[in-house]
Amino acid sequence: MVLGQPLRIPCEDSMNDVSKSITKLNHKSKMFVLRERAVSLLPKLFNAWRITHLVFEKDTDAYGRERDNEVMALAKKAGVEVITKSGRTLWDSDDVVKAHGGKPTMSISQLQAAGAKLGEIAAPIEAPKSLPDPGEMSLDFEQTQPEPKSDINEHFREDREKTYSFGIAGPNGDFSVPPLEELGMKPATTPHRGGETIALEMLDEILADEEYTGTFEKPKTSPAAFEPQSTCLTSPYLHFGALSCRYFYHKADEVVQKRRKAKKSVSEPPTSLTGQLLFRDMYFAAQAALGFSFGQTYNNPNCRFIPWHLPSKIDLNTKLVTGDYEIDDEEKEIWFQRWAHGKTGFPWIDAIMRQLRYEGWIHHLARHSVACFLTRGGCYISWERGAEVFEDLLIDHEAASNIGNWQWLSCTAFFSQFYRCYSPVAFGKKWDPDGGFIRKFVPELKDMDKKYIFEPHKAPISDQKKAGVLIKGDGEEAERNGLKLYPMPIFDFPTQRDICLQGMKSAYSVGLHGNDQKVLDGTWKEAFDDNGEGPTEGRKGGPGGLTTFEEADGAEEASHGHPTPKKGNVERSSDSPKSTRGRKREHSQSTLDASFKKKAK
DNA sequence: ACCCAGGTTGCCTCC
DNA sequence: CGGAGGCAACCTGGG
Ligand SMILES: Cc1cc2nc3c(=O)[nH]c(=O)nc-3n(C[C@H](O)[C@H](O)[C@H](O)COP(=O)(O)OP(=O)(O)OC[C@H]3O[C@@H](n4cnc5c(N)ncnc54)[C@H](O)[C@@H]3O)c2cc1C
Repeated sequence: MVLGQPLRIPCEDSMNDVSKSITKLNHKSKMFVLRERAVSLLPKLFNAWRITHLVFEKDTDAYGRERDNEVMALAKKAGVEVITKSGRTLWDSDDVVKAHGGKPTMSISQLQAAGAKLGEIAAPIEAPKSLPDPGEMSLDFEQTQPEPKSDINEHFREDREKTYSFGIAGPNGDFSVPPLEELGMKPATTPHRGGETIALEMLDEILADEEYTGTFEKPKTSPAAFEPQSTCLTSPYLHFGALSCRYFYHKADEVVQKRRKAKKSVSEPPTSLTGQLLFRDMYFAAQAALGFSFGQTYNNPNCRFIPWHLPSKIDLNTKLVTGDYEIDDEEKEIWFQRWAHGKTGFPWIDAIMRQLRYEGWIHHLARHSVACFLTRGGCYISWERGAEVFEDLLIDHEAASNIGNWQWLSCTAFFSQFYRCYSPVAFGKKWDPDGGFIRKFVPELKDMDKKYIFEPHKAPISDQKKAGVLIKGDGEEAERNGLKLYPMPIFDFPTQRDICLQGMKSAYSVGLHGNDQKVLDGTWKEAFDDNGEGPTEGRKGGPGGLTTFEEADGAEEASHGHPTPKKGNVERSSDSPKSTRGRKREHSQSTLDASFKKKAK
């Protein structure tokens, strides 16, 4: 294998597990990991190892497609035959798009209709029963070093050059799976472990509970449940390829059919388990249809234009986001940072964001709560900022699902009922009436009376002291005079919800999309009331929601990128979701590939 | 053209 | 405490 995968614990586990499975079939073999970017390494390898065939799984992520096209061209040049397999989704996403008239699938019924045209979902391919010997692996060529300063995962790496310092075959010269430390990643805090063995065990346990599997209704599962969670937690395994979605689908469907025959109750898509996998395919197909533009507002025909705060900067040459954003209002940057670090002063939101940061997985409805809160139902900050934080923190990060769901929650695509707005108080109370989830992830509040735990700033000082905590400040200070501190809320929610609702209403009536001329040329501002929510003042703005065209192309240096460069009082810590230059929204995180600057075309 | 039902997962008040 | 209906009102698809 050529190293180019996200590098969290579940990834390392997945690689070790697959390596063991290979060795079981042939004791001379294992997973051989080469420390270099595919595009620079493979041409050298084709030669040195006299390679005749290259086999890999098709990837419809825009970034993956670009890389794979490059690799295929190099293989062709070297006379190497390429074989690709499509098994990441239920149906091949390009086939789904074709069956849907070349358009992105925007609802489950559209996906189902396209799927019906394509026929049965293929059965998963059996694991091999034997494997050939690995052959000779000479290293008679130079390792190409990464260019400095382009690693999107910089803030998770302690020593980003380390990976390469041991040479292509790693520290022991044996091509073994690199542990996180070799890659310079900080030790992982997640309790979730990866690998096919665990994935199959987990799935077996789920399937053995036929009532759970057969009557699963997603909206009825609790976002506050932990150890164990209320849903399958299969998403990281599906992402890393440790579990086949087709295997999962057919196995779950078998249980449903069996219950049907026995006249027992069953659930139906979209709420059923198989329905969940259909959503996954829907987002993959939408992404396959739109490519890079799927991951951003600008130039995306499918994404509604809303004048969000903290809009993405645009490279006008490539029409892609640069990875940096404009701070149109310093207060919104502070809200964003406090959201990202679980210090909003809304315990339900903070508990979720801290579970995300610490464990890397949160329940679907928890994702709804915090995504709605950041965008249309609280801060009115661009969904693209939220998607970037999720990309950094999720162990199940999947570009198509992450982007698509952020659009759903922000009512920019897939979903439009913006008047259905989650409350950070009421929604939490519904699922966690005693506050157990909050006590677990916001331990400052663990002794707070349940009467106040969702709005602790409303607790009388005497109750706060009884619980050993003072509600005060902005979350920077953790303790004072032996009492823990928990921040005041960043804003009054009912007020902010109304502001957002008004903003959404007017943005919907303006009715612009990411590829409309007005969004491309900045005249979108004319269509918005100066006093409306978001950076709407004036008649001429920048591309895609920026306030100005100046410095919009992302090629310049970082320090003077903001039109209002007042210093905020939120320090960007090393693991803050700081933005990075020259990065496309849609590619898998933490890849070694990404640590090389792409050649200018 | 128009109406109407449906859309995985809202909140609040009233009975 | 649980369910129904109001709230204000989005879009798509079918008839
Ligand atoms: C803002 C936001 C961001 C998200 N980002 C991601 C992401 O980066 N990666 C990701 O896999 N999912 C993402 N999701 C979708 C969903 O929340 C997770 O897939 C789900 O919570 C994973 O938990 P599970 O495996 O227990 O799901 P289950 O409910 O057990 O579902 C089974 C499988 O179906 C798939 N699935 C379920 N719901 C969705 C969905 N809405 N969209 C796509 N696939 C789904 C997952 O692969 C999941 O493992 C996001 C949702 C939101 C609202």
